[in-house]
Amino acid sequence: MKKAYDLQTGGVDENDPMGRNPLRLMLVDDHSMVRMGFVTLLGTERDFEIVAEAEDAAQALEMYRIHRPDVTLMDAKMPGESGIDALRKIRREFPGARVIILTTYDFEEPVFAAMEAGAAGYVLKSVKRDELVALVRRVHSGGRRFPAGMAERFARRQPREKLSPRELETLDLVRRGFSNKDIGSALGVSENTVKAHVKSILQKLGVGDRAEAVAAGFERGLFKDV
Amino acid sequence: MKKAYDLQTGGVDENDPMGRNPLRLMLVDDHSMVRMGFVTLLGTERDFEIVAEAEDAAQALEMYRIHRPDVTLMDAKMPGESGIDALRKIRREFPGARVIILTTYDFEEPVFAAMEAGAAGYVLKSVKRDELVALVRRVHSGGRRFPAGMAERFARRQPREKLSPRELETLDLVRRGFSNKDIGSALGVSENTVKAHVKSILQKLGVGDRAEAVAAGFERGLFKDV
DNA sequence: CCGGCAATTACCCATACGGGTGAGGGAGGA
DNA sequence: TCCTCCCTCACCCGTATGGGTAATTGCCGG
Repeated sequence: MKKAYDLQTGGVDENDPMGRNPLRLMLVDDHSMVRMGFVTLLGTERDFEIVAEAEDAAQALEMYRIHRPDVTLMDAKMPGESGIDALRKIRREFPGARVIILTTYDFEEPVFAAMEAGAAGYVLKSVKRDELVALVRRVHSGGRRFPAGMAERFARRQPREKLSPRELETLDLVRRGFSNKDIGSALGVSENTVKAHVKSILQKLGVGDRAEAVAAGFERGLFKDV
Repeated sequence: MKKAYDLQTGGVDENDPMGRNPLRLMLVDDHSMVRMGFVTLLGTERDFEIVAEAEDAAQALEMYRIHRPDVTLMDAKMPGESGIDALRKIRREFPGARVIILTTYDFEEPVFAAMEAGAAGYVLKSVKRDELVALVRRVHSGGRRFPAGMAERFARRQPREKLSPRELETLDLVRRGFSNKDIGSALGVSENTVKAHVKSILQKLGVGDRAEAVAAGFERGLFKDV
């Protein structure tokens, strides 16, 4: 049942009477509803052609390999690997890939992550049709676009320190109400080690205690679920 | 620019050759993309008619008053008031309103909130077309549907204690990294009072420390923003 | 009118927490 | 190869935290 479906790639020339190449799109979103919205939204553009759809990160990479779309519209939040993860993988294989990340809310962290991962754009799903169409064209011709002010904030941000894998694990247990000692038991290390990790977490996140760290974790999307 | 648009309500009979009444639908979602997906998805059903759309809670109520749809599809998460809030308001005015809540993730709390608010159904946006159509019909004919097991869990749950306004205020400061003393200063009460509130919060949320309380707050949507 | 709950405050106490400091081993990039 | 970062661990210390218990005031609803 879980199968990305390919759309016909024939009949291109009918949509391209002036001899220009069609703009080949791929959609990645776990909600068929949203994909359908995009198809309806973008299908009206004569020179747009949706050549592939995918509903998770793995499919996205697979489909990208097969179809090599000009522009990819990728949902940021998907079950399992995120859209950003998929973006990274795609661009590792295809450094020229042009991917627009779509999201529901514009928290700062995911925008930065998308920028770092090489996204060509980042827009809210509430974007209006015309704006989206314009963005797709802009991206196709090599442009980039991110929420207002983000580029500047990205430039002059203090290199937001990333939590190490171990720290993320620790933070995940912190939000579950584990004490340092219990985290130590869970991870098989000493309480002192955990305290060191927690201290590092607080410092890196720029927060004062574990409660605020948990809030920061939620706000920055540091937890796998949620 | 921010305007819900009405669709024509004329021509009903053409869609209703057997003399049955059409099933009149309203869509509420802040993403035009998603609404468009629904239109495409549901538009194929001969006897479905989308009579109104809204992109936030206020519009939803307004549109409901005007169009009185048979079934409403409502996004749970919208900027400002949530879909659950809108649902409550609609059902306060129209106790017979049949509303299906749509959401991205199925945390327990919002499902319960939807049930309590009188939703007729609760489904993930990843729902397949046929299933959604079936659900709409089912709801129209008086049925209800919630995620598997939720009804039972709802029944046998210990009446999840609600946080008092003061406790919510306190929790909000806790997640900002305030100490009990600082919260006291901020709220103009003694540290002892804050400690009493925090104790009550921990008890009501069933958590062990303030970090977990913050996590619970995020998961249950207790914070205004986010 | 009375019971219940929210809000307030107080006190004791054991412990968890966070800051400061230092240090060793191992992996990986310059 | 050297340097850096991650992971590990340790000790000290002052304070914040959370559990227990109890009391007062004020409002709302039965």
